[in-house]
Amino acid sequence: MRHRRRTGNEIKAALRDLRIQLALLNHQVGGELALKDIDLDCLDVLARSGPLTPSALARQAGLHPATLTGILDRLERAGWIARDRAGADRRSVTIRVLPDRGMEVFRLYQPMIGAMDDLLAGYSEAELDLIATFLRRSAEACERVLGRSVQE
Amino acid sequence: MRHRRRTGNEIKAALRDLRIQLALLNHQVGGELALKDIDLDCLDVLARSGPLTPSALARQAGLHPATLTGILDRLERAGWIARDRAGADRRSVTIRVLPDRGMEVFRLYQPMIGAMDDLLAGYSEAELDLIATFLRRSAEACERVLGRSVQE
DNA sequence: TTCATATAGTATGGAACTCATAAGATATGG
DNA sequence: CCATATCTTATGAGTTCCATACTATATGAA
Repeated sequence: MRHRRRTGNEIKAALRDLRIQLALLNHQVGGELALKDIDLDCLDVLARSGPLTPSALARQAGLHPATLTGILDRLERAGWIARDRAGADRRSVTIRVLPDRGMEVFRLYQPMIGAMDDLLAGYSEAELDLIATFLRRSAEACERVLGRSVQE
Repeated sequence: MRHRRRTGNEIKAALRDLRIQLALLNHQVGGELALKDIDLDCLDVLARSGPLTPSALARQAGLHPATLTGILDRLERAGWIARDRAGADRRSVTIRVLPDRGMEVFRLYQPMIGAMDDLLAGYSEAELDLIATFLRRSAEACERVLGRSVQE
């Protein structure tokens, strides 16, 4: 059981380390695009969770609504997103990522994607499934923890 | 082979997601400690990579040296770190995390640590080893990618 | 309907932050 | 001994974040 515990702690330490490394990668990519870290984060969320309203994005990113206005202003000015006012509720705005520049980001992440592909090539399909499931569950666990303590 | 590729992409997507969730967790913990995200990051690096000079920390965190002065001022004022001027080179300063408050941080991360323990309890020792190795390798891959493109 | 209240997004102003530059202090090499 | 390099920090300009207030729209009750 001692080995179990030790490996568990190693996993948590590795996660902390990985988080920092990925944050640095983002910082660097953001630098090349002249984007703040937070701006790139928002863009990432928007790219994956589809079009969102500013309020929804603010909740997901843990930001003040007024802060988001500034972020969206920057992203809009630089041509990354568009504000659509076409919904039923005319107060609301939906933020949409413009498709053109998606490739630009992809290109900058390419070295890391390639490195991951090399790494993954050494695993069997069963092992890949195990890893994918673990990562998904970890993210969900984190989300649950966040959700729980936000409600207090 | 199609399944391989798909699982690989799921792993990368899950990593992106996990990064954001962990960043949010950090943001929240930092909020309770009245610390900026970046300050907590620096504290994390210091806690793990031992005492460092400001220059070394700036390199590891991808920050401007002058920016670090401000960060260290905040951390010192709030009693998180100490600046030691005892080294052989009297220009240099080594930053040391004060031990007292380590527990305070640990307590705030406890919900997430507990959630991870629950998650890990469902895996065999062999599986845990596999996961730990994968995470370590991923962090190393990221580090390599960063190191490479910094040199350009 | 009409009015009160709630919600979505944004403008404004103050405080704080980041960063480039420069300065001060110390080390190193010729 | 002097020139140069390195480590850290002070300074100032420009920017950002956020609390508050405001406009516009929606919702619900009388």
